[in-house]
Amino acid sequence: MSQPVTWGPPHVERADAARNRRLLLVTAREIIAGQGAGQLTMDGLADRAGLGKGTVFRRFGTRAGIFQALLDDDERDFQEQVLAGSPPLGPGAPALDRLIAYGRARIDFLIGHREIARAALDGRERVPAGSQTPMSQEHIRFLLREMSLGADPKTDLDVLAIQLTAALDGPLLLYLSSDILTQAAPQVSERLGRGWEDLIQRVSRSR
Amino acid sequence: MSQPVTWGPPHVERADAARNRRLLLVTAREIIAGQGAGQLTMDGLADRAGLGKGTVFRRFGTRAGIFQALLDDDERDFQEQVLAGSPPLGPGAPALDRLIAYGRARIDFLIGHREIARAALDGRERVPAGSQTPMSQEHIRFLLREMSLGADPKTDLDVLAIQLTAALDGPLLLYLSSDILTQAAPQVSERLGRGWEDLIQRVSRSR
DNA sequence: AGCGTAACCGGACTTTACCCCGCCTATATT
DNA sequence: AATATAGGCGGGGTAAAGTCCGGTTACGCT
Repeated sequence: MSQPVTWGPPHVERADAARNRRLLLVTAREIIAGQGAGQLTMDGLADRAGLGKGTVFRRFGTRAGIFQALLDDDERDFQEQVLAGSPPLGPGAPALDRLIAYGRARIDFLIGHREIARAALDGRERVPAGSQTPMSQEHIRFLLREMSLGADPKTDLDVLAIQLTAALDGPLLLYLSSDILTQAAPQVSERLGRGWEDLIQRVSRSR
Repeated sequence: MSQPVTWGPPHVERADAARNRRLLLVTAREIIAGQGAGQLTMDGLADRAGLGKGTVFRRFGTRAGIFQALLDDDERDFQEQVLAGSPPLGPGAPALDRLIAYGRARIDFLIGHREIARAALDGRERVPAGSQTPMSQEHIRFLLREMSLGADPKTDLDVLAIQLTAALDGPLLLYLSSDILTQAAPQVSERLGRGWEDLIQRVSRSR
């Protein structure tokens, strides 16, 4: 009763829970690698991991949640490169160069993760992807601000960041067929990368 | 055996099939209007329409397919406005103005159809939305070409059109929460609309 | 009009996401 | 170390998506 409120960490994941979470993610990757994302079922995942179905759902909430968790996991590494890697992706280069490099890197990341990224989408969910790319959006907005694109009071940096994020993710998540992505990944990467560079040049160079 | 090949109309929808299709679309709209898109089930739809479940699936293939069909249906009217309506949305205005007007109109269309549009997304499908907005993309590309944005050989008009389409659809389909969309639809429309205009100004004015 | 065929219709069947709730274990406290 | 308890665990249960196939009906041809 001595400590007033001390709302310490409101929620530390229990050790066994954390272990199971990791186990489930690893097992999910195995299944995906072996049989494709479409073959991953909740029962199958639970069985193969030697856990109950309920556990899987408590951890991830929904099927799409598993893919979101996998994506988050991989994005952490990617984020590392962006926040602390070497220029021009990491800090140290001019914002314009960083923005172009970021787009190219993100395009390649999404192409590499197309199966998981698409499966993470879910038509049923209330917020399909409200938090899907907060980091992407924030980083883009940060770079835009550094480029002093906010100078023009007419420009709504938040909205511009959202739109550019969509210009980056949308083609890969929504508009390019899976077939094209698998059959011609390098060409797609190249064209979208050039396109992104051109788009950013236009957006920034405008005056 | 007299007619060589005469691949006539390869597929005319039979009268009863067409009737049922229409009936199902109408019934689906009723359910959505009354109980929300999330409550629409294939069994419920078939029952209420007085048809068998098999029929529903043969017509639309998948749950998401129903919403895509509904969207297509509404998009036809919208398309009409774009192709034959009055300027600046319809023909007769400068391409730049038309492009800005198109974006604003599309934003409002998507806000108005947010429930259906989101439900039309489907994480399971091989091609989530390969043909989701061919018309949008083509129209944007057409206008860009009219603005002679293709003059610069470095610019890939096809890619630019895809990216701008994504900048238009992405925020509403992927990044803005449903809550925000319902609670603050007018403000969202306004901000995204201004943002679109600013984006297009930048893209076109750049040199 | 009568006939052959292709397409459609319906509903039983299978699979899978997701819910629920009683049991059990990890952790903090004494 | 014993105990209390929050929270994790498990697996059976429900509902809905999607498949299949035998029976039926609309349309083209003669």
